[in-house]
Amino acid sequence: MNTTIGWEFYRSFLGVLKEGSLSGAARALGITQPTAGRHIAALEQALGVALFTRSQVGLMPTEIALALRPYAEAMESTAASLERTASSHGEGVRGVVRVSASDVIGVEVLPPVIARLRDRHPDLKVELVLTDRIHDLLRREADIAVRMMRPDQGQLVARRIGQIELGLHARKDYLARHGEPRTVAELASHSVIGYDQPSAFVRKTEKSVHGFSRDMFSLRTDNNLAQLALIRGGAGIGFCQVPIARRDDSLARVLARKFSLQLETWVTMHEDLRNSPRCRTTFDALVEGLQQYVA
Amino acid sequence: MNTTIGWEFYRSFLGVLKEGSLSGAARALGITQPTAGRHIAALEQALGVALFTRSQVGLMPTEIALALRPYAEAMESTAASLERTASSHGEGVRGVVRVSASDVIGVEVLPPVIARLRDRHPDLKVELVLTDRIHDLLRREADIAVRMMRPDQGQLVARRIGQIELGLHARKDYLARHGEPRTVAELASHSVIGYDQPSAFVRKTEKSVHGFSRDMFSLRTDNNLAQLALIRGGAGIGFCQVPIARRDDSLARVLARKFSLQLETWVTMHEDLRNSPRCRTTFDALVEGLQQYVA
DNA sequence: TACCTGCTATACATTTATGCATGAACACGA
DNA sequence: TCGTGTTCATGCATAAATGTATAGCAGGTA
Repeated sequence: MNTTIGWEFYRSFLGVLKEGSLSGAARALGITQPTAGRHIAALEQALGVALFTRSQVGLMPTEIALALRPYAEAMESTAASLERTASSHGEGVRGVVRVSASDVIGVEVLPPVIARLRDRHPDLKVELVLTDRIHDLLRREADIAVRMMRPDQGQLVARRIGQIELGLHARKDYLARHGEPRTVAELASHSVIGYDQPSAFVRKTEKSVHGFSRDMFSLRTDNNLAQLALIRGGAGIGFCQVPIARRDDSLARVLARKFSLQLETWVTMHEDLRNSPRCRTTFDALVEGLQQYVA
Repeated sequence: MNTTIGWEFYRSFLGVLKEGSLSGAARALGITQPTAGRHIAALEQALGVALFTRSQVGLMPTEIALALRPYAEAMESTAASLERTASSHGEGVRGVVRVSASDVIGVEVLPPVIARLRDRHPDLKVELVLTDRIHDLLRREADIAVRMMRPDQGQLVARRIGQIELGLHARKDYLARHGEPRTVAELASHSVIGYDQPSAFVRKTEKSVHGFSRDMFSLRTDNNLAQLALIRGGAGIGFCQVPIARRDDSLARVLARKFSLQLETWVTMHEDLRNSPRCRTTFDALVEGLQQYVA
């Protein structure tokens, strides 16, 4: 049961998976290429499986290596999480807290919230992970997450913020030049900014708004920040969060009655962290800041 | 962000926490005491916190060390889980699968199920973890768990087996000697086998059965197997699973109408393991075996 | 073709970590 | 009170892991 495989090997293994080569992993991990190679060789022997097929251009992971990757990643996030916990030792709110949020929230909403938080607690360091992927709190990839859906898992402390409304917007001068669409059908003659890959969002909208389809998008990107920037740049009509648009006088809402989607917003945290001052304080600050944003 | 703390140190750290001393950890890990000491010293310096207070009788963990322990344990179970996954590589059902269950189920019900499973798949090794503690599948402490409650967490493959009935039983010769109780009140003059620490089970029973209280227990143990053994040994009247008692002609049920508790039984597995032959096969075998047991 | 840049693999020197032996401090029991 | 069995800490020799340097191969580019 108590095997003797060094945990260091798993680090190198993960490094090679991430970088695609022994040399790259060595650079990333601060070791040398022969050492990385030896680690992989030792791990392969210990596990009794071939993890990579070697070539002169790098190392190709085998099927097994890909299957093992999530475990190595879990170990990595756990180690990082351990270090964050250790960093918070001492009086008051201090250490490193890791917050996950969508890119739009992270760029448009959180900065002042975090600034105020850091103002009050200078010893607190904040790591911001901006991704739409549901960062699994249970796997310790982040301490706190701002999510656009109700958390379905137990073991989480969750606070509902409310609903953020999503609507179609455009620059006023764009509308002045191209006219303002009064019906869904009229959208077809406009530059509509939307998603590239068909997403859950698109499917939901297609169901709720009659006459709407993905084909209407003439400017397509999956990057929400780029969509927002395109709207602000006057490139066309696109979706953005209503509270964000309201802050900008040059933006106007379009077809408000037809297009209105509500995003359930939650702040979540692993319940183990409830008694950690750094996480508790950050959690409360995020809840407060987001509530103000929604209101 | 990419820190440079060696993962090996966390192993030694966990070893010292488990064993309570450098020497003990060294023995357990197959290293020497000076090495273990150096690992702890290096880790303390790297984290910048004191993990243990040294003494000649061993090392006392500090508060921080205790807070960090769950993380180290998570890394350990993840590493073990990785090795199990690697062990299953190859054709057919092979490798190591780790099953968690309560001690009673593990001792009374699973052996023939596992025997049949291993008969069909000789390359499959089975680790049986018998504990009442909810082994967290999400933390990879086991691959598959037999639980007596509905799983509340997502990300799990769960199959409901049905309800296992729990009732009062005693040996027939005990009842012949002491008489069979006809009412709850009459139990007071009997040797009732029950729990030492007040458990959720007791509270539930006290609510559902009028006149019942923990004070009635004159033989107390928290070990379910010991309770079962006491019943079989004719020491008194106690709770056990009805299907188990039915297999034994010398046992009789007591106050069947008054005392009947249903245990929701589920077999659960992490959804990532659904496509792993060793886990899938074991899961199916457990479901089948338990369904037969319940029926 | 020749050259550059990336990669892996190997041979050898060196640093690093480990093990061994020992000493000192404490707890427990005769 | 004195031995016995723990423990942790330290100095030193050794083994083990690492780094350095180099060779060899593949792919792209002038």
